[in-house]
Amino acid sequence: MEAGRIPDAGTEPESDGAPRTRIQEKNRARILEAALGTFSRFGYRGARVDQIAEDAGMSKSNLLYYFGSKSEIYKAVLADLLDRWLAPLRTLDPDGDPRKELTAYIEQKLQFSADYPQASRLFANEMLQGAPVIRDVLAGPLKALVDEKSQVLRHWAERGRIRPVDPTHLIFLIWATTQTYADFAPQIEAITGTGVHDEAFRRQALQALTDLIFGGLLPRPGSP
Amino acid sequence: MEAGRIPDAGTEPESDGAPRTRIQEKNRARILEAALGTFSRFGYRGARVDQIAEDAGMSKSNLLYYFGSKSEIYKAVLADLLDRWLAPLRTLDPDGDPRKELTAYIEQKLQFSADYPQASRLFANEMLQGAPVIRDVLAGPLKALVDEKSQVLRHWAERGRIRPVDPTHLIFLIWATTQTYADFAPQIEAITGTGVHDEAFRRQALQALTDLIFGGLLPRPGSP
Amino acid sequence: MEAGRIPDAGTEPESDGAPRTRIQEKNRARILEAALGTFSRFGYRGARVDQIAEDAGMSKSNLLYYFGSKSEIYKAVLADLLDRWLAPLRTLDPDGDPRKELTAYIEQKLQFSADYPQASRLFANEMLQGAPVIRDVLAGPLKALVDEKSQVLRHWAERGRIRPVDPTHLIFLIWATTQTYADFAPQIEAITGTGVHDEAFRRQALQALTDLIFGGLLPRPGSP
Amino acid sequence: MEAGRIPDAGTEPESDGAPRTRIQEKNRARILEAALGTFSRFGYRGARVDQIAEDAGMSKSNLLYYFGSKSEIYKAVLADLLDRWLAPLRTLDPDGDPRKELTAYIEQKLQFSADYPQASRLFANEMLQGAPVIRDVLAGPLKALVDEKSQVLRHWAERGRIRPVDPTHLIFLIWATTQTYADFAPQIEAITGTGVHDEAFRRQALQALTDLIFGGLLPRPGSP
DNA sequence: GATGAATGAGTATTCATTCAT
DNA sequence: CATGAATGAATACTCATTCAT
Repeated sequence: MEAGRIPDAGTEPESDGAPRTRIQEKNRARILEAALGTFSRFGYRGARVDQIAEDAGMSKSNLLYYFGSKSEIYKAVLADLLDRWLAPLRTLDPDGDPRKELTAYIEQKLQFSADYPQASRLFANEMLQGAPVIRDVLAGPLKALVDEKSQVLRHWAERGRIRPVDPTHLIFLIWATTQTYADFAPQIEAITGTGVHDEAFRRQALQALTDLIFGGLLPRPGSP
Repeated sequence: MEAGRIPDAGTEPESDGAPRTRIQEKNRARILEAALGTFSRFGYRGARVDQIAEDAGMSKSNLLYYFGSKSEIYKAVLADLLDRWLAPLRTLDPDGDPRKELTAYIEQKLQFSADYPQASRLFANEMLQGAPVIRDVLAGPLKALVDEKSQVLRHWAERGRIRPVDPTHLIFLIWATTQTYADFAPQIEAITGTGVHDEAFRRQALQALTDLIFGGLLPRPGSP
Repeated sequence: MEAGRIPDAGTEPESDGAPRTRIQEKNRARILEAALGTFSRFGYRGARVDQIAEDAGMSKSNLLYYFGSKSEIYKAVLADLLDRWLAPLRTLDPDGDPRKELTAYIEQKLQFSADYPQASRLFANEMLQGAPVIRDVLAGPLKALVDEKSQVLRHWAERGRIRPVDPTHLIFLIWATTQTYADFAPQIEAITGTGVHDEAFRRQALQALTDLIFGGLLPRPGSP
Repeated sequence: MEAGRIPDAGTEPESDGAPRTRIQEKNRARILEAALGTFSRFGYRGARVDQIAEDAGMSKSNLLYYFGSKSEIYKAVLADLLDRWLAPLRTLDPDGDPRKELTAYIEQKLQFSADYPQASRLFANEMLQGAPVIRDVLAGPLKALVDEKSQVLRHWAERGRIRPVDPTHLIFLIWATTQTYADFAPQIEAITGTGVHDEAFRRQALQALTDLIFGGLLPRPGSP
């Protein structure tokens, strides 16, 4: 048995169509939020159902009344997350101004890291484990989206609106760089002395990032 | 009780001065390697001592003869890793050519991701957990090193050899971008269809990264 | 590390105020009884949780659902025991007839040894280990009670109702002598050929003891 | 399998005839002394071979070179102890003065408790476990000795030199009362505030005991 | 809906003992 | 004689899950 394998990944239907009362809705939300916190820190295997239940303020039995098993919770949290995760990239408008569009994208990604650092970390954790659950999403919808937006970048480059960089690696760079503020927060904080939650720090990070990504390191003729 | 807390983190001396026989040295090495593999995937809590022992090709009892506890193994693996981790940045030479120096640095970091992806992931995992074990290293030696090298970058900027970018965020960007090829490998592979272990892919990644970091996105006057 | 040290001895509140259902009450009682049997024979370290669970007729897991740890069971058993243990001495009435009072006391202690030999042995075992758990009870409530009753004995001596013997050592003698029938049962049985559970034997022991303690060994003028 | 049963109790030959070098003799002695300390506190099951080895200042492997197993050590310690244990009673001289003889006996027993408290406790521990190892000694040599000395006491009583008390229970009383100072030391110390190791305390105890045993509690005509 | 009771498979660690040197 | 290496059987305790109410 492959230890740590999430059982039945992807086989169960989303079952999101079941009608729910208000109290059910509220409890599910509380569970998902608590689960996000625990899974994001400890990964699937390291997380404990007890802790999730405690954080959600209910008994373990009750929690398992809502989600039949640990892996079901995990998958629900991930599913919940994926949409919000992909949303920013979808907004990249081929007809917009490249600098504005990309700045907005970077800003959204940074904001996501600031607003939902646990979501970012959960995503990272899933990756570190080898993406057992979202592998299909990566190879399907995500790849399709990236391909589409790469075309946009290539299109811009052809028009001379940006330099002809490799679009895929640019996307990787933007992802990595914006997520690092959530995923590697302890490192960031140890070095800068500032929490990622500090508004000023976030503005400064955005400024530095866009400056770097747009301007590059090499001196530009005519610039100071 | 804070669940998942690694007991006595950082209190024990490195104790690397203990004299060891050849067989001890060999077994310790086998254990550390196996432990790296498991911890990097599942984190501290999610890892199982049984699995480490099996991967190391010895009985669990014998493993515990060498390392008294799970947390001792974890700390040993991290300690083992930290030096190699910091090494590349140390080589950044203030008197060298900025482009050459930074290219070499980026290359080394990419190489590290390619050669020791598990080490990279273990580091990421420790971060996601909140860096309970290496917190002190981050705030101490690492911060000191970053401060020193930031000075180098500032110095280069003052001489007009690079644009005056924020040095700290530049370092974060390089770290994040190079590590992502190890830490988010499933994503990279799903999107590019190529393994990170592919030599051609790595060259392409290095090319794309340096091009981006040095040249930036905005068109440069006089360039095609 | 002091091996065999019972963790957190005495730090937790009695917590006997927690409301309990009937089934809880019943199971706790079964566990405590089984634990008494095992701890009294093998001491804290020598006892096995498995065995306690088996003797209590439940799974080990279920046992640990009621008492979180071995040491918790041990402390609960001891606490349960201490009251019954001290009760007889408390009944010693200063205004009663010394001979009647002391005879009654000795009889109660012998009865306790006969009825709860395991409790007596558990107490002995705790002593042999150095009384890690009940040390505070000894120095506090027990000492106070002994001091009080010593006064009673001294008072009786002053009135000429008993000879002026050392009250503390008299109490030690009574304790030791009555408990020995439980604690050293194998010896008693090997030598007398009779079980301590034999009613006739117990009457004979009480007779012999009181005769000795009141009359002493030396011949009394006027007695046969 | 009866847990806690000492394997092969009594089946192996004493094997004390093997010729030994000086260093062997010394090491055996060190082991036995260390074992006495550990077994007396924790009983057979609760004792740890590691701890005995550490206390004896040698490696566990070396210890097991001298005594093949834990139970062998245990039996050797007990055997070592039994002779010294029985010796005092053997000295009781039928032709001596009862008061002198018994006082000397009580004194010797108290002295034993003071000099070898661990031996006393080990004996107690063996009893609490049900005397699995020395059961035969109890029913054989010990019973014989007690029977013999009971005759002496009866003989004295017939001559009117002591009151006609039950000799067996008298012996039990003397045993229990003298051993309690070693076995229940924590209790004694908590109540009296004095260590059993205090010379003055021991004299006082002897005085109180003999006074009680010989004189009894009831007032004697003609005494103050 | 919700909870307490119960459990079997796991999980880290200990321990007596054996083996090789 | 003595020790380091190795192990299998414990051993205390955890954890996801099921069951009864």
